[in-house]
Amino acid sequence: MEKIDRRVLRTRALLRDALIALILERGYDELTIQDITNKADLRRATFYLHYRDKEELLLATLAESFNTLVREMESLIGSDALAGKTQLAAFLITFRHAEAQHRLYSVILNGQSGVVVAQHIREYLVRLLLGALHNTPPEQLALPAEVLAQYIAGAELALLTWWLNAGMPYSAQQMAEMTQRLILHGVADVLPLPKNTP
Amino acid sequence: MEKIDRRVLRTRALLRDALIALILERGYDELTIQDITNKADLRRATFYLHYRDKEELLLATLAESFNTLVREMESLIGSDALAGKTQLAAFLITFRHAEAQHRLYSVILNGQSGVVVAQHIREYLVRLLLGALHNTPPEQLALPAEVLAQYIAGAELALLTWWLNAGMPYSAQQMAEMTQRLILHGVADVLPLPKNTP
DNA sequence: GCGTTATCGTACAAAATGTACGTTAAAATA
DNA sequence: TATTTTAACGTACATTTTGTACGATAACGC
Repeated sequence: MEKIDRRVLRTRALLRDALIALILERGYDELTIQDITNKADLRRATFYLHYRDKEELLLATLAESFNTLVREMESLIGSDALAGKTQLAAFLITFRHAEAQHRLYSVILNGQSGVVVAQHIREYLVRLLLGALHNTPPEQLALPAEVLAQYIAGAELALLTWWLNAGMPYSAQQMAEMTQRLILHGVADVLPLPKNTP
Repeated sequence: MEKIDRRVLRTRALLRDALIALILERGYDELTIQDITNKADLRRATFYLHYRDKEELLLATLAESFNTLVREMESLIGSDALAGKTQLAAFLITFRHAEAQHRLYSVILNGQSGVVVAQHIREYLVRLLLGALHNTPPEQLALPAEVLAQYIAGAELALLTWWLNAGMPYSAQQMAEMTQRLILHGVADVLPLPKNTP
């Protein structure tokens, strides 16, 4: 653990806070580096001592917020990876996390941001899922692990994104339950479908 | 049907082709309007006679390519919306369509593009699905139609995006089948799971 | 053929970017 | 506390891209 100059930490925190405040005010795309450093009360040149561009700052900011979720998730998975209760808990953690920072995340996931943060989040989820799937031998899987991971991550993120954009019309608990139900059993027992499935 | 000056059609086609060629060469983000008009052998000022910015051109270009898919899909749905065979065909159409233009789509969906085209595509899919679901009375649905549509669209797009980025390691047919299976029945019968589902 | 108008050719102002460098002041260290 | 280190300031400058303007030219529709 290297020691970092307090001034550096302070500057980065100011930039992070300014970015979040401005994203909520005007959306990510509109912002210039000048805007951000103005809000943070720093010189524009100072920005370049820390980040190459707007995107790098955004990703660093997101990574910070995301680390909380990662830690919770990993301590949870430590117990027993694929049990039904654990799954529900994992979904619930995710929805609660997004709820707590919904103003930021709804802008980000929305794709208002030029940067595709959702992609990064999806990649993290996929890695997490592949790790969990790695414990079970591949011959027990009827489909490739990669496909399963992409499916689960994609479905969850789609529901999460919609939920935020729609103004969170259901509770995090309800969303977690619906998400688990759909990912586990699909739409077959939810829709009145003809039963000619291959 | 208004008649459009042939010069206008020609110019827009040139811009569209230049955009696609340059995206494949260097990625969307790198491009300036000057680059595009250079490639198209047009004046930069001419660009602004047709589109407000890069994004508007991209969306128009995508819409064009997308219309093919839309027409196929709508004629398919005309028959009987939710039958198993129809579902599989719908997935297959989508994967084949993406396959035919995979170089463009893999760049676009990847999120290399600053614009979140995936969002637009998802929105279209959701609208299509909501239309299909509208025929069935809501009290027969165990979950809100909106949630179901978001789930299906999200899962399909996730698998499609992954497939393209991974270099299409399976056939479109295989992908359509896996997608249908997962969306219909989830992961429960694919994973060796404990059976304590709520 | 004749009126219409899309595109050309060129120009200009404004905004944002990326970098440079001496100065100031806060932090780390001894 | 004294000294060294260095982050941030303050300012400047070249470059790139953008958006718009406008008369001239040539292709188009009728």
